Amino acid sequence: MTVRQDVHSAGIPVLCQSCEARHRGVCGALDPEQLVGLAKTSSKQQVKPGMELIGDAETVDCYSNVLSGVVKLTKSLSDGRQQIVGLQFAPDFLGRPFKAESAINAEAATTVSLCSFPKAAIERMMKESPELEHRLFKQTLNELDEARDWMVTLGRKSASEKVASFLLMIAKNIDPAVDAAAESTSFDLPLTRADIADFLGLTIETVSRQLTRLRTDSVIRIDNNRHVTVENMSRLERRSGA
Amino acid sequence: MTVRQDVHSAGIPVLCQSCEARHRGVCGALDPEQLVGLAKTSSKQQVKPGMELIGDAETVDCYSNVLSGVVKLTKSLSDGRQQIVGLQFAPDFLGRPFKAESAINAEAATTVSLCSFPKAAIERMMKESPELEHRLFKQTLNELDEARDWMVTLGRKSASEKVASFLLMIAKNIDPAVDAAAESTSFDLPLTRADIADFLGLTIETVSRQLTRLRTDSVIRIDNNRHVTVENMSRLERRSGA
DNA sequence: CGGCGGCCTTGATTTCGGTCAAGGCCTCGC
DNA sequence: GCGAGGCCTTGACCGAAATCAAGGCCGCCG
Repeated sequence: MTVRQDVHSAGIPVLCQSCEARHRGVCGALDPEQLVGLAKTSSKQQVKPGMELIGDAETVDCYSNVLSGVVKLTKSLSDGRQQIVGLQFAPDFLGRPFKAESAINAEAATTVSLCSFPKAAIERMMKESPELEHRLFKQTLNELDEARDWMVTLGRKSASEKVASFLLMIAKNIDPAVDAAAESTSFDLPLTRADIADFLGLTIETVSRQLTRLRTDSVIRIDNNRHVTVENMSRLERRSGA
Repeated sequence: MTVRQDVHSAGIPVLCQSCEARHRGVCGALDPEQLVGLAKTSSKQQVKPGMELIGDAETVDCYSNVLSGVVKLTKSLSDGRQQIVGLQFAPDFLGRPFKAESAINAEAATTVSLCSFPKAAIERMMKESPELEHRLFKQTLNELDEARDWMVTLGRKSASEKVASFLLMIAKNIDPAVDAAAESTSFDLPLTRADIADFLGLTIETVSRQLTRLRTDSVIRIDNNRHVTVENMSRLERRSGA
């Protein structure tokens, strides 16, 4: 991964605090000795929205842990049509093991802080510690499940179901405690309307219209174009098409 | 995985010949001793089109290797809308490690022959042999790449691009030697029109119309509704939307 | 302040693909 | 052979979402 922004701080790497939070980070799998080794080569970075983290077909030379913020994974057709194929929240792991080139782009959707490691270090440790590979395997299986869920949304849901599903997905990722029982939640959208459209396979206008409809139907409120309050969680769920 | 058809033969398991063919099978990762252990508990089976191999939310108690034929992985919404989220060709591995329940359905699209193992046996071996886990990890990464490629098709391509992409994908999987250079290929469609529609997020009628268009434009020929001959590979590729 | 550029919303119109409906073609079993 | 059922094709029509176009809101910078 080539981080195109200057490294913000290469001081004491933060590594694992936030990783532990949701038990999906890399670091918990390592013994203290390995951690120290990794710490030496890792660096914490802060990246502004819109910065490209991994370019398509570009040689990837490091892996990262997302510490905060949201990273969007995109693919494009040659004529410019774009599709977001995944979102990574903290503490997801960023990078494609066992391949020199990435087939996708990764871009900061919000301000993102990252902890990155040289590819070689991670791969060496993966050989030594099956537990690390096991963790990454599990994350990959989760991503596969998520991708397949999303394929159903892309292929079979209407525009309004797509938008409702998107809001639910974001709510659940930002506030993991939210579930059907919750009456309401609120959160900041990590994506612009254009991003949401690219995620849902829609146009900006359609996304906007559907959000307006949810607003006029009192299912959600939106302040500042970014801050969403779900007024009626179960109504939103009903509109997401199961 | 519950195979709902009677086991065809529990004699000498075939295990690995066809797995080796494309280097994605489970078995190559095992040492001879492990292979013998696995052979004792495995069984080869033949499954007819339409048979369900893994039911949604059903307890999965075995894994399988696909030896021949095509398995479709599907997900459904509560109202019956369905989406195919993946196709497995020989020698893919079938089953979701580390989860008791499957979130998807698996169904034989063609006649399928399988070699299945008790879940417990595979998981024990995975612990003993990191090389096995490594293989499964790699297949999972491939499936993730494929799922993401397909998300672009679902979200951003037109109906005619979808159908062209589908034909190319099938051609490449059935005859791995096919590439851009090839002028033409021919193969049997492993899916019905209804399946293709569920795979592409379209209706049967739209799939049929697009196939007709490809036929009248002399890009393909179709015999018996199943046997497809691509007359002009590069023309098909151009229609697939890159 | 005022103008510019991003981002979002809204309306009018078009179009692609879905829906509804009819009919053709095979295969299989009688 | 003949009829039934499954699968596929074709046509007419309709509607959801795309496209085209205009304008609003807001933050930023001169």
